[in-house]
Amino acid sequence: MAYRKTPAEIRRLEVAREHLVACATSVVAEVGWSQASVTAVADAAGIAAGSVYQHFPSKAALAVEVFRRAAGREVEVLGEVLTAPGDPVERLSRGIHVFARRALENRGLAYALLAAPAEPAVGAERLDFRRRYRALFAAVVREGIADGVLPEQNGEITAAALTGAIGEVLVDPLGTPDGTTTEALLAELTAMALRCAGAPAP
Amino acid sequence: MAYRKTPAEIRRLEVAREHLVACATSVVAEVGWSQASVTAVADAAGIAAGSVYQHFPSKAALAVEVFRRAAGREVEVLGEVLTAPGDPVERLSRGIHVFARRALENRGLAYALLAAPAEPAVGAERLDFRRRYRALFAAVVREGIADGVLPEQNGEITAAALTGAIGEVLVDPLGTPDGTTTEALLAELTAMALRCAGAPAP
DNA sequence: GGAAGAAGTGAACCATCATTCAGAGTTTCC
DNA sequence: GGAAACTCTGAATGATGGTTCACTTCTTCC
Repeated sequence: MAYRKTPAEIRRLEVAREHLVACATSVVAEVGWSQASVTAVADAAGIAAGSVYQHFPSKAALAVEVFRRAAGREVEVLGEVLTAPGDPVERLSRGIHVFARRALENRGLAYALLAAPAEPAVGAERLDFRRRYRALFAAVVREGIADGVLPEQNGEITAAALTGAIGEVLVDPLGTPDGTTTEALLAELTAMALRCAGAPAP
Repeated sequence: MAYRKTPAEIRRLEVAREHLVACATSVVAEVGWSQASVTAVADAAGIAAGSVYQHFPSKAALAVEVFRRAAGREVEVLGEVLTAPGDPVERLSRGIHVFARRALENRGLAYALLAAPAEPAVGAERLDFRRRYRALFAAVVREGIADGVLPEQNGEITAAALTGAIGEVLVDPLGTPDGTTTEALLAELTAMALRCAGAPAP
């Protein structure tokens, strides 16, 4: 027994790993998955390319971790808003607002999570992510139907439409063009979402 | 002057090129852009890899051609339906139906056009393609507003939502799950689209 | 028939990265 | 201090896949 990791050393490694994940996330948000080479990520984190493999068995594993962290945060935030107590329509409205606002505030990341070209492993995660998003929206829509404040409909389809719609609006240069402010865009998006779910006009 | 392409020879080359584009389209629809290597495409067309370069200067150029052809057909068909004479709401309904039905009938191709990971050159084409789709839907929505059959709204956002929604529904295994038939799915999609645009319930 | 020129072939070439590894530098503990 | 065990480095390795090119095969036209 001549060497055993001391708690401080374990901590140092954990911190290094966190730092790597954080830097990788930034790189992905900035240049997308396809441009985020191991070298680029390692450079951003200030370590050698080879050192990445001390923390992750492969580039794909790192990419999946980056995706899961970021996507997990988003799902969590949206989940809290959508499952809060209160009127389903009101919650839906807030949920769209939060979803879209967060995406607009970190567009690069939103694009990476929702649509950017990525390796298959990330693509699989993305399907799961979208499914979770959909499930959250669908649950609220179904509640609205049960409460009689939304018309009869297939909640899954409406939910898919909502995620698709927001994604589409964010993906290409439509977000903040000529005159439209972020607030106006958010208001329009929310209005569209409520119509889409069949909520009566205010 | 010892050699000059005879009309028949020119025709033969054109046919070969068409055949190559057609085969490439099939390969892309089946396995996606990322798996459609030059070799795979050449094999499908029954020619050698090197021969591809007699018709296109690069793989990217061939990919762009494949995309443009397929996307162009879709835009054309949708355009015809949406700009036909008649009630805007009715046209919108038909447009969604046609868009979605065609996508469902050739899901691989729809996925390739709308969402599948692809090289940057194709990505740029895709943005353009989506923009054209949006413009078509947006025009009808604006007409509906002008006619007083749709409520005031940002037509671009509604249009983006419609394309995003259909894309989302098609992309992952939600299209034809357990019990849902294609017809039921189309009906639900259309209903959702009309609600989204704010058309009064039938 | 045969010379000139084009199309077609497919193995070799080359660029790009992810991944590995031998060696240098650190940390632990006697 | 020093041996053992670990982390870190970055150049070498290897795989993938687009592109090239010397060569063969086919067309044209005298």
